[in-house]
Amino acid sequence: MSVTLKEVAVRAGVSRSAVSRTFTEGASVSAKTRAKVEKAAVELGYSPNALASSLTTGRTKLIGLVSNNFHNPLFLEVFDLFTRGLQERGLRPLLVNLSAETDPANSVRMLRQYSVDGVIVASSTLPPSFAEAFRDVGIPVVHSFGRYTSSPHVHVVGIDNIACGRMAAGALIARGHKRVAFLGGPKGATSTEDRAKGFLDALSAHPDIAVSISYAAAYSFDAGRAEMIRLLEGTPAEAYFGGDDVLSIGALSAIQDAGLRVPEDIGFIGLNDMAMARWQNINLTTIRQPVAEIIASSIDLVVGTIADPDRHPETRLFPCSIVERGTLRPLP
Amino acid sequence: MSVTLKEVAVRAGVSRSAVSRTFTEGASVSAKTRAKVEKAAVELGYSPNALASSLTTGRTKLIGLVSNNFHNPLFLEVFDLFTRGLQERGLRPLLVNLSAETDPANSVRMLRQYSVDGVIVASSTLPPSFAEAFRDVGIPVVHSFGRYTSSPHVHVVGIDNIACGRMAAGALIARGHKRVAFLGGPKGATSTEDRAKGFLDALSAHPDIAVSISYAAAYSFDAGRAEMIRLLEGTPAEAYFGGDDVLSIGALSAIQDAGLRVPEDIGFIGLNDMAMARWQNINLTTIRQPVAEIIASSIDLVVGTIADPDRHPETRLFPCSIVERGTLRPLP
DNA sequence: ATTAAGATTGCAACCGGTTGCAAAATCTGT
DNA sequence: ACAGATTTTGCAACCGGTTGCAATCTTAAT
Repeated sequence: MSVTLKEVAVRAGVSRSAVSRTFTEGASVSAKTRAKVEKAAVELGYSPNALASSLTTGRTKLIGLVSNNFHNPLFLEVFDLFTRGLQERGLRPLLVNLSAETDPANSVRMLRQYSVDGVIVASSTLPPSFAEAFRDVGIPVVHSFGRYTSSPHVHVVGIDNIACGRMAAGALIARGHKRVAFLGGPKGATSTEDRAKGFLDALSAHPDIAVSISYAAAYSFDAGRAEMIRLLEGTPAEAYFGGDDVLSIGALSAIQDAGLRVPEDIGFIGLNDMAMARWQNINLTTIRQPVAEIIASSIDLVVGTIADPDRHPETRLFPCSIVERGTLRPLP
Repeated sequence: MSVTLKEVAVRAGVSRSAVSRTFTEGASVSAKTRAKVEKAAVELGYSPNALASSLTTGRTKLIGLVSNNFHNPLFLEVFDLFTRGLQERGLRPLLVNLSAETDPANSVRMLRQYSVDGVIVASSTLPPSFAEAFRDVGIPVVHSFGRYTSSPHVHVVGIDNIACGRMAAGALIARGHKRVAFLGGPKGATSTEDRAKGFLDALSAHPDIAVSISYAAAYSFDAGRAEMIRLLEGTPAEAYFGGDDVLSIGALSAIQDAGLRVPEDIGFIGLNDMAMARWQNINLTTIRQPVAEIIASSIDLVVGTIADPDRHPETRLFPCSIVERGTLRPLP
């Protein structure tokens, strides 16, 4: 079927080692031998079998990219950046889609069978224990978009969700709103818990401001819309912090359908700054998450840990910033 | 580092072959031996090395998933369905992001080095020659979302873009519009060419209807918006067929900003039926592309071709349907 | 020309599995 | 209990590479 090293060796009239060495960075081969081998290789259309070599070198250059966020538009950007970033370093992403029904233990086993050099878990909704399962079997792992912990067992790269919650609260306070609310994502998600915490925390210094909290069933348009419809049956707050952009956009659609104006009647601030937030017919004021930096940093960490497996787990949090658009009234 | 077959063999007091056989479907092992081996395996935490076994079996269960559509929201659904579908069959997607700067030949070489069992090229903008490059080196390949050809060199699965163009034209004609237009994607894309062809084709039977065509720079919000802004400087058509949903949404934003009403002043029909089209604050009338069927069929084809490499290339086109929403006035 | 140092080469063993084959063990029927 | 059929088992070679080591070849210096 495909051309092997041995065939090239025969054709070039050299040993198999010589062929192997011409294709190995920094190995000792004379110019003459190299020329012969390269000639034979192109004539035969040879290209070395990466998997076979991984057997002896112990490196596959395969990186498991595990996620359960295949419905969040932000993750299209995330996949784009991860695949590009990994490719630039000569690494190959082996994608694992962790849907609700798949057994996490299964994905650990599978990635072990394929001897991935490292794993990147890209999810804000998976528990820390998931990423730790990889570390437990000796695979370097980074949890991207994960939760900060003071004594991490694995590398975590992401944003400070508590600080984001505070930042959102600050934006609403600065605008003089007296009844504010957090419309969170699913109750169990660590990201939502932390954002709620920071939000309440900042508002605890303002007893004159009424705060309420509710949770959507998921980080999704429909869930955000449904929860907002429910909220509109009562007395809605003056301004909301939405747990995520897509959820916020869903909520906004409900507000518009109710005939209310944004930001005049109800203000809204989202989180993520995904591509659609910028669309002029959405125009969502939101908190930008520095996705590119998070991803570059995650790749750095996983590569670094592959090089030095005993490297101490570290947490890297990136600062977020408010992107002013049209769903929050201007600062006074 | 990791536990090998040999260690399990020693611990279980059997030969290496015996261990190999207990982990191979349908191999001959006695219940007694199997029990001993399985016991030793769990005690040691053994899991077989898929890459090593691929060396002899010639199957890696790796499938290259190549795409250059990392900015099209539809492709989040595409990646979700592909990864899930492949996983269900015990296959692993090796993702390749073909951005503008990467050399296509490079990705062929790379996937060959990793001995992928097959390749799925998921793109409506790549030329047929790209997928053919895989077939040329003997790798089973399917071009998903590719263009129909009467004598295909590789499997093609997708929609009949010409028929879609006709369908869009039909929808506009049925509504009695007398000045219609196609706002296409990038001029070079085969999908846009075909959609334009079908559109013009259907309208050629209606000499009383004025038709015009223009092209956006890309299948993107910004490109659609920019082109629509340009069109609004002149006399716009009464109704548009947008080359794609995200482009259409961009165009709609320009129409709204110009103070025109949709569908009263300008009607719009998109193509794809991506998640956002359904959002109530977008509510785009569009032509639905049966993504799930296309993907299931693509996986079937690649699996089938792996089993029978001499299988004749075939083209599978799936019918599209109009999804009525709010951007086209009701039928009279 | 001689020699020591350095570069290049091939041998052979190994990476972690699979598999054809023949020997050994087990089962069947009588 | 025995012959014949069937199943199970281990040996050894192989998949496509890499690499330590010793032998050979170059090169530079004397």
